[in-house]
Amino acid sequence: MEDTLLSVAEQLFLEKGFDGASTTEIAKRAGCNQTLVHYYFRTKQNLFCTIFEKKFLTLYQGFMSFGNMDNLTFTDKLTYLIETHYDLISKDPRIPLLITNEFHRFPLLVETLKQRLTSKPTEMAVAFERELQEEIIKGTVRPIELKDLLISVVSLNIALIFMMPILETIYPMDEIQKKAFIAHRRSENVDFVLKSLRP
Amino acid sequence: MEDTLLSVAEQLFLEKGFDGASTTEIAKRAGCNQTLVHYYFRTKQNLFCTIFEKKFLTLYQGFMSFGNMDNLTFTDKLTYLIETHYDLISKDPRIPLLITNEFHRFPLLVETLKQRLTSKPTEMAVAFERELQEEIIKGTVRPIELKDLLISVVSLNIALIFMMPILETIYPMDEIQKKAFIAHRRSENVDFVLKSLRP
Amino acid sequence: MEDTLLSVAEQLFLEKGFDGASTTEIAKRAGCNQTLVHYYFRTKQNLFCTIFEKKFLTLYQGFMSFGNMDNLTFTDKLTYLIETHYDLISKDPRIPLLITNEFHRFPLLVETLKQRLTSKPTEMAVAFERELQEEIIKGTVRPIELKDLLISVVSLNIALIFMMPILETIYPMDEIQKKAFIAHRRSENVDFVLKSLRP
Amino acid sequence: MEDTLLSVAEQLFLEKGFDGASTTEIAKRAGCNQTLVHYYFRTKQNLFCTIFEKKFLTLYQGFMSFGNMDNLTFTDKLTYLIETHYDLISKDPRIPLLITNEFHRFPLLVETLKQRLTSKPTEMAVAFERELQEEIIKGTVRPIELKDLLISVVSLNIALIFMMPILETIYPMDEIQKKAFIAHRRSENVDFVLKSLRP
DNA sequence: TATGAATGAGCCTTCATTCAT
DNA sequence: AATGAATGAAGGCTCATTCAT
Repeated sequence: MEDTLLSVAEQLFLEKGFDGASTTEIAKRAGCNQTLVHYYFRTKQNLFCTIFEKKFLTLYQGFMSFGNMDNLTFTDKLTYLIETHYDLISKDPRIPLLITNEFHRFPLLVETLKQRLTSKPTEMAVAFERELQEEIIKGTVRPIELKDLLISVVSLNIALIFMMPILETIYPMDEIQKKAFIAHRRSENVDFVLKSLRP
Repeated sequence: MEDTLLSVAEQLFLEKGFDGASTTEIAKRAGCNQTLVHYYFRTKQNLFCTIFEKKFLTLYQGFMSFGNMDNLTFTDKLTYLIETHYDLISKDPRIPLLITNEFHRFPLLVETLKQRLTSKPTEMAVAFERELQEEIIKGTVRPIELKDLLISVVSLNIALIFMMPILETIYPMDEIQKKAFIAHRRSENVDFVLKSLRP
Repeated sequence: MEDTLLSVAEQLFLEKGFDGASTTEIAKRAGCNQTLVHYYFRTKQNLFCTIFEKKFLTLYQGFMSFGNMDNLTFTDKLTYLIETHYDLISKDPRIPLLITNEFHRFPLLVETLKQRLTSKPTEMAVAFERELQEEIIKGTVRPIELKDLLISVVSLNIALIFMMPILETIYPMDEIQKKAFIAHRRSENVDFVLKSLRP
Repeated sequence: MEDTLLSVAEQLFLEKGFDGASTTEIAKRAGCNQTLVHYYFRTKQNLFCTIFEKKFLTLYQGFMSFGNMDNLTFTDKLTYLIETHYDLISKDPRIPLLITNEFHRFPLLVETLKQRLTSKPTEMAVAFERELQEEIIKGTVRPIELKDLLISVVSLNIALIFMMPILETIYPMDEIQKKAFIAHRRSENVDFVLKSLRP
């Protein structure tokens, strides 16, 4: 039942955010007594943080796991990285949306996450950075900071899900068109980045 | 007092969103009786929509007002456009955040906005599109759809404000560093786009 | 405008009763500022009492105006009386309904009405009473108190409008059937009373 | 406490109707927190309907349970029926008043009741109808439709409670006089009906 | 582990009313 | 005669939370 509650709560928080979701509805959807939510998680905030932390770390690790296929060219690696990020976000856009919206809410949670994050520059990131420098030195890639590159990549990928509802209003699309558009932007982003990195 | 309420409500909605802001607090901050909120705006939703619509249109028009300085080169025009957008967003990042989060909430409002939007491809957009095509034909810019270009520009600009709280957690910054970082990303985005458009 | 308010208020009170009607809606329907209601009538209760008193007295006088056609037989007079009462009630059943429901509400109003009522046994009532006694003595009508006769008559007539909504639920009727039913009950009541008065 | 609330609510609804009764006052009288009312019944309307339905059906069944004493004459049966109805109404006149006033309010409730009602012409009603026909054929009762007879009976009985407050204003009575009057009208109604049914 | 009872705080909203203009 | 501004009271309802069982 604890797991049922967790997954039900996750869905509800993704649907309606922290304010919009109520323990009452969580319990109703889980088919149990309302107080059980508090029995397991003590407070709504607690329940939320549990879920938020999990989701955040999953996403963050997904972002930080740079393709480890060693026999690829740098270009292919970068392509793979962009596409992986894009797919990660597209899979359930509500997750990055929730993170973005509620991140600031519980300073304590932020503190907790901070410690988990800063301690992990990760081996792969270091490797990727080194490769980037090599390419720059070789002259196959224009000079650019890894950090800036990553921010640009993530920006291009993630911004779409924020703008999607508005884009749909301006350019109404049916489901098929929407899927096509999302696929198009995926390759467009790859292209845009690669073109920008030309020396 | 109606104006006071409007501006107080605007601030509160920006701070806490629709759910988080209460008419009670709006009234308290405006220093008046709570019912006055309803006297002027009848419902919270009404008040919200009024504010939202104004903010949305201001931002949208800001986005759509492509620099009209005719004697600039295309590159300068694009630069100016990117920087203008960036500044527009940075001025109060909570506005695009609010729009993104609450856009879906009131279908009626969306409908209203839809009609205002679709009717406005605007002269300047057309002019800009034409210039882009000319540059492509001249060979000074690689082939790209205007729509894709704009989405990429907006993505690069807007994503930063969504990611900022998280970035600040990963790389703690004081106010000065933050300002510097924001300024840096401004020029970085311009650079990133211009580099990508090279033929 | 005062008259407009009065008639609008009358309709609304008839529709929704004292509690259900609001000065706000009265003003809205009358197309004027809400405070005007209070400007003219000071309080909602005041407005209500004004209307109630008028309606009550009109109805009461309608009930008390026994047919004055002198050249009719007693039977015809009674028939005419019953039918007149029935029509009076049927014309706008909401009036007796309102009176019944709200009569107890404002003791002061009751007091006022009391004084107006008790002072009016009325000439015609006396005449009718005398005629009844004559008929009883003649042996053409069975012995009965006038008061009881009147209560029975009024009961038969008035109860229908109270029961109508429930009857319509038990025996669904369209508009035509309803009218026919009401007409049928009219003659049925006359018949029922006359039959009961046989010596 | 749920039962306490139910009975307190019942009293309050009878006293003040749906609009006039507030959950706050119900709770206060029951000596509990106001939210408890909503905890048990979710909405005021819900609570009201629960009570209304019960009261309505009790009354309706009371009305429909025609005396089943087989060894009585038709006259005695009818007398018994009239007196039973009269007593049923007099016991708590506020019940039929409430039903009359609020019956129309909640269409859903009406629908529910409808289904319960129409399916119940009831054995006894059929038996009574048959007996009436037999009496008519025998010539001991004048021709009359059962439906009309019943409506007249109910009218005579029920109208009194609607008119009582007004009658009391016209003819002030103390408690004893009032009781006497009510008893008098009971036998008067029996008499009035029986006299009317003479062949 | 699970539940029913109960509560205080708060929310949005409507209402009748008053006051100054 | 008429209006806009403002208010206190109250209403129905939801919520997160606690407690006893």
